[in-house]
Amino acid sequence: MPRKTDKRIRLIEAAKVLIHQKGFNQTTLADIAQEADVPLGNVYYYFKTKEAIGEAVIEKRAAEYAEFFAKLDENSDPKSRLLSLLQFSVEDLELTARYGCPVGGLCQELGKQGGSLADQAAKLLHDLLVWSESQFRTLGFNEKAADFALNLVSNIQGIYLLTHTFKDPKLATRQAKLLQEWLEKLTAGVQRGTKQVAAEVA
Amino acid sequence: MPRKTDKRIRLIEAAKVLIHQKGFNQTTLADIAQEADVPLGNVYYYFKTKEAIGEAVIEKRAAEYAEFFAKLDENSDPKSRLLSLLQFSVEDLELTARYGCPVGGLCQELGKQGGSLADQAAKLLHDLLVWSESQFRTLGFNEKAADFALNLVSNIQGIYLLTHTFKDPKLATRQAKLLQEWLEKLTAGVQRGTKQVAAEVA
DNA sequence: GTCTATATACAGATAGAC
DNA sequence: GTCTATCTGTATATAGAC
Repeated sequence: MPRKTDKRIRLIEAAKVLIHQKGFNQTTLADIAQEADVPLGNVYYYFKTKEAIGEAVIEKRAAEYAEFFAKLDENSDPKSRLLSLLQFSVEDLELTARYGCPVGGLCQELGKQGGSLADQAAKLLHDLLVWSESQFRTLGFNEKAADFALNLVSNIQGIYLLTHTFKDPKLATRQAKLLQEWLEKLTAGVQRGTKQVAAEVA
Repeated sequence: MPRKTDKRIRLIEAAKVLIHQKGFNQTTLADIAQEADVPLGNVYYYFKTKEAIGEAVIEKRAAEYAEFFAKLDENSDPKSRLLSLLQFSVEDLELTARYGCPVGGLCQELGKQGGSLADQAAKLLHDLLVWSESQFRTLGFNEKAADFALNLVSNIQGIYLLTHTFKDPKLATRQAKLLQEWLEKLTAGVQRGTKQVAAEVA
């Protein structure tokens, strides 16, 4: 195993954390180099530009998302998968209160500047939308599945923003309760599995 | 009327627009000076630091919010006030799709850096929360008013973020429809005005 | 009050020794 | 492959003429 990947990985991990904490534009290559314990000039051996580091970080986030979805998919039914999505861990909420959602923050910041980095960040949220919609479809919702997914993801991103703005993790837990109730009501009649029931409830 | 305030006002307006478009950190004093048609060096006669400009911009946003609330308050009942809040104009949605929510963007960006600017930006969202909660209270909801307000504001901020991320104003109109239905259901029994009914529905 | 010129700091990026 | 020294651009902020 060459050392090459070792430093590269350290740089990506350092960049991932720092970009979450300070934002992409406010994170300097010097910051990243220091955090990764790599000399500044050496960074350019692994990444041609700062944007290339951003790209690698987003790819890392995408991989982590995929892993996360895989874990959610271990739940036997779509309803418990969606409910698991809403089970925010305490550590995550602490991080969110301090620095906001890593993905939402990127989309917000990079969306203003355009370019391919913005598109790659948007893809992360898109994946979450697609995953959610797929759950609602499996539950039997057809036309409404996309709207429900939009509602869910929008809600999660919104509450992350408020949690960050007011530095209060409890806001997220409060709102998660409302969302859980919403899911319960939606799926109340669906448990028995017929698509007809789902269509009725919707 | 002294010219003094004239240039000052132009600088604030230019900064307000540019900060919305590019974010606070990515907006340079040179940008602002050019947009306001004021020589760079002259900016410092009106504002001691860049942060001072940010402060003035947030104050301007606060004033506009207050004006907006006043307009919403012209509606005779809280339900139509809340529904009016959800009537996004086409121009606003175009702007949101391009640059995101001006207030949410500031909270996201400045929240990471801390300091008094972040607090002042957070105050804007706080005002919206307070106004919304007051509407729900007037509708007769007591314990639930804060949760409903949180849900509403969180939803709006979330859908703004997605609208921006995917550059699609229709996402906001779609989600607004869901929110309208939610409000309709909540207030369905309240029209006749008794607080008892509201408590029941909740 | 107004504006030009500039100080100062630091960012991203490169050259080239080792 | 690795690291030091540095180039170049540009940001905030200031000095000082007018």
